[in-house]
Amino acid sequence: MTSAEDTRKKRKVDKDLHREVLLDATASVILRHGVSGATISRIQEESGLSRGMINLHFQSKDNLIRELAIHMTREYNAAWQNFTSQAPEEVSTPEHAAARLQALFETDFSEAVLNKRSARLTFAFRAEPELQALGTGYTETRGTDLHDHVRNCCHVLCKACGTQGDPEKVAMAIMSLLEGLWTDFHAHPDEFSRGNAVEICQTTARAFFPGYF
Amino acid sequence: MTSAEDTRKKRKVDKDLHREVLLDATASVILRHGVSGATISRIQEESGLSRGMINLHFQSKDNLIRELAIHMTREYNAAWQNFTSQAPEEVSTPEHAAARLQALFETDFSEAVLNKRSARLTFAFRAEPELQALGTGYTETRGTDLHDHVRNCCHVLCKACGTQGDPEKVAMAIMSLLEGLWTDFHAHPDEFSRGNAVEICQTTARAFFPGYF
DNA sequence: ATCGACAATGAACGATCATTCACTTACGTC
DNA sequence: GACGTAAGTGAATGATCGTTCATTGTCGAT
Repeated sequence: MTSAEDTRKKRKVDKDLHREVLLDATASVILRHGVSGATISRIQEESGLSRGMINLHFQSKDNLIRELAIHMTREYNAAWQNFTSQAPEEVSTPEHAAARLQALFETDFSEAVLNKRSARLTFAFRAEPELQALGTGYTETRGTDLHDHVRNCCHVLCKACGTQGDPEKVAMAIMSLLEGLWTDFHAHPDEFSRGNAVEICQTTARAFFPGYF
Repeated sequence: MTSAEDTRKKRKVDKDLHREVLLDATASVILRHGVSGATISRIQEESGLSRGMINLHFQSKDNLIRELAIHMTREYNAAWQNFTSQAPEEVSTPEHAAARLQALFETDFSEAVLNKRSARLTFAFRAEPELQALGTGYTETRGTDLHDHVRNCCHVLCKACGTQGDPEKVAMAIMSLLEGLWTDFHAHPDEFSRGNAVEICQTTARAFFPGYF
């Protein structure tokens, strides 16, 4: 082990630390002032780092914001993976599918996944045409693993319950329901009840799949 | 009739015309560049009017954007009133309640109410902390006439169907479903199917209220 | 024809923006 | 301890921001 590599490693850690500090500061600034109010001066003040740091690590301010969007995508995916590790892997039986959906409901409204910061930033990024065109997936509903998973569960449960409706439409309804409740949280974070949100999802699932919720 | 008053009236019309042109131009600019990219220069270019016009009619750029938010609230309310005039007034019978909900579904996804412009602007305004604090109602879901109306319909239909779930939660589910489908439109306006969206709502309503959808 | 009233104009202004880059600091290597 | 390398710094820069205001244009009243 050459100490040259150690140095490079330590330096790497320092760089990444500053990167993270900048990303965190940017998130805080957007939280308070929106994307339009996220200026270098404010990010500098919030982070306590020097002015030139932003361009040093992120080339440009726009790139910093774009990387923040990507960073949050990773965080969401991590939360999602955490969820998948807790619930049963397979959805072949309706009981398992129901348990997976139930776990999804609870995860999607947990403090770790849905909070003022994540909601504000999600909606802030969605509103920016450039970031939307980027398609980081963070703001996506369709075409995600999450969507595929819900679809699988709905197919299994519809078959088991003899539900007459199109499973695809049922899945889309559940996905949209989650989206809509997120929107409600974003609009009224202090009045929002996580427990009530989960119960609303359960009530809906019970209507679609009697006997499993 | 004094011609002095006529003049004042004609001038008034010209003023309002310019106001409207500016509001429309601002909407177009936000559509393309977001709120953060809505600059006086761009609005001037889009409108074809002179630079000083904005401050003349709206005092400040921020005020122009705020008035645009209010303007769009009025437009949404107009569409909503149009909807109420078509469906039966009363919701005392489950059939009427079902018809009202059905009319709501179709209205909420009609071109007049939901289009690229309205969706983009809604999400743009929702993302701005200042405009959100303003509470124009345009971006609101809770505490609106719309919400109250859906709640009434759900209470009537739940009672008629003997639905076991809490009517309040059912109402919230339907409101959130609409919100979530709007979000889907916003994310994928070109892939979105209005007919499919209505059917998803119907599928959900059928699950909650068997026999009425 | 002249005037008053008000809308409209756009050059000019100071503030603030993102970005640059010459310079300093930190640290392992030799 | 001198050197090389890379990170960190912040004053300076030019571009662009929103706003102002002296000036011009318009039109009915007199």
